[in-house]
Amino acid sequence: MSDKKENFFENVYEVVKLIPKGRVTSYGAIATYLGAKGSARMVGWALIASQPFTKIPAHRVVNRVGMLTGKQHFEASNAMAERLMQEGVKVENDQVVDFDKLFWDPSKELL
DNA sequence: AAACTGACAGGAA
DNA sequence: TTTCCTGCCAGTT
Repeated sequence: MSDKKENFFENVYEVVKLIPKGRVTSYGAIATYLGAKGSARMVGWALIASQPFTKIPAHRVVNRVGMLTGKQHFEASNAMAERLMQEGVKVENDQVVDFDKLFWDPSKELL
């Protein structure tokens, strides 16, 4: 990370921070929104770096299937699911229920 | 400096 | 329809 090029990361943080409570989104959606379609992995990487920055609700970001794949990188493995449930998002077996219903597309919702 | 890995996603078999 | 394989970009070893 260092400096420069953080632009992409900052963009990710900004979008993630804009995610409405009780709502979730996918890495690809953010990546695409940032114009980095296909680089969903980078979004995940950015979120890891966002861990220290608790200001970012990374728990609202899951993969395409709505699975909490990154819970392992959280403070606690269950912190992610716990927070989501706390916000009203039903999570079962590390998987978001009604993901398509809670899905928040920045390209459409945010616009 | 090169190669592998990684919180994913999408196309091909 | 399900499963496998490749692609993206950066960081780590």
